[in-house]
Amino acid sequence: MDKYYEVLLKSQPFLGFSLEELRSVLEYLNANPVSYPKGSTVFNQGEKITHSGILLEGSVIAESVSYSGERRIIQTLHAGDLFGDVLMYSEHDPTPVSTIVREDSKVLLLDVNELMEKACNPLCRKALVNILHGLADKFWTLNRKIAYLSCNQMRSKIAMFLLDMQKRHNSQTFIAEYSREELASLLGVNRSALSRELSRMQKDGLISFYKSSFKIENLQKLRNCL
Amino acid sequence: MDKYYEVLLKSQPFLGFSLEELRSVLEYLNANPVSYPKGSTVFNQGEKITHSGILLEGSVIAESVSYSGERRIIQTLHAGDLFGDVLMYSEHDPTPVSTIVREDSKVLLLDVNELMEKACNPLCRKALVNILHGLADKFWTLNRKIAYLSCNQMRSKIAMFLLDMQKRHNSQTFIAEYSREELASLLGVNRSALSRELSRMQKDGLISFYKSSFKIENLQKLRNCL
DNA sequence: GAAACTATGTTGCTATAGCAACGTAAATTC
DNA sequence: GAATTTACGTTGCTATAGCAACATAGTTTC
Repeated sequence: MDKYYEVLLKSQPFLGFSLEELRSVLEYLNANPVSYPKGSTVFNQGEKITHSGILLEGSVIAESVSYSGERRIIQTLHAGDLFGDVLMYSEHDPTPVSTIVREDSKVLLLDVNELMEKACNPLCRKALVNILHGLADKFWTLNRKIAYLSCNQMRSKIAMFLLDMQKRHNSQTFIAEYSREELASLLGVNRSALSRELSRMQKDGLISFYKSSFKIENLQKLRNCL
Repeated sequence: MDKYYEVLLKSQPFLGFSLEELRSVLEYLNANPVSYPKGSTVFNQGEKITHSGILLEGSVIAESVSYSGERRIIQTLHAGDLFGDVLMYSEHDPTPVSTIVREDSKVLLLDVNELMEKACNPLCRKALVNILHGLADKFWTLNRKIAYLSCNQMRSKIAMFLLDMQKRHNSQTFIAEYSREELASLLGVNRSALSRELSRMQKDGLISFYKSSFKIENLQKLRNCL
């Protein structure tokens, strides 16, 4: 267990915990790592979820199977990532997502209902609050994505994204943490069409860029794209 | 206060509460209705949110002002609706949303942090769990919306929506709770273009419809649209 | 350092969906 | 019940963005 403390301290539920607090709450919850061999599943589409998981080591992906039987990868999880937190609470539908183990992995299973039952314990409350924050953050991420997708001009999508980045980095020069392909996916557009529009915006003096480094050349004009 | 019990029992935080439980928890939390005159705001864009609100009577809308200064209505709230629940938890950013009072309104303010502090009380826990469920539901609503928006063929969007409805109603015949305008907005398309594509799908024998009543005529073909 | 691969930029073609404008039926108002 | 409004369907025009195919530069592999 000890070898995973570092990962856990960086995971959403235990942000801000001291090592002592972490030890204490894990003992109190009687939480232990579970091994999943490559190819197994942690959650299955259609199941009812009773636990959330924190990936301690290995590799897990979340995917869903569409009506037409096509598989779509929703998320690739990394060590420290919390998954299943949203699933746990939407009891109504069974989960539309499966999590599939890509390499032998260790997962810490958290029963969030138990956490709630034990909320008299301040550490459990602290973890709960952290989980709530995480949920809210995921919510806003989705909201931004919807905002991007809702623009029906590509230039608007790009402008919105760039202005978000400017706000986050508090600078008109920044490096976006996305490849072109990923950015295209985030904005819901074709990659080559994205490249074309970026070039146009550069030609129009709105921005300049090289790979993932962007500079906003004319903030006012960029805002007018919205 | 008594006159609002009915509304509160139908609000997300107090679902499944008995009248006695509701009375008890409200007293315990010392929660009272607050009056907001027409034109005032409950939350202001840029503020830090410390409470969530349950609209007891009146009319409130949530809106945000974009970079370009344009106002966009995000949501129209009705009696019993919980708002600000997501906002409360994303401490990082101040809220990007304002809630504006359209008619003289009464709002019950809930300090969810207080609810968490008092989680030793089973009723407070119950309310917290309800709020979590509500959050998760909102999350899934957004997720579906993203799924719709992500299709780049209008027919795919429509098919996905109709298949969702079929699943929910458990029937190939159903009445969608959206007007054309609203449906167009949900799918992120132009209303008239939506009408056109619906007509085409009818001509192609996929569906039939009259206003908001839909019938899936060929399930397999519809699935193939995805 | 040659070869293979990957990420990104460029361009022509074309289908699609936005937009505007109009028609019609139903609902609401007085 | 006439008048107004609202909701929905229809259609032509056109800009836009998807797609495919290719170019190029940078990176990795051996």
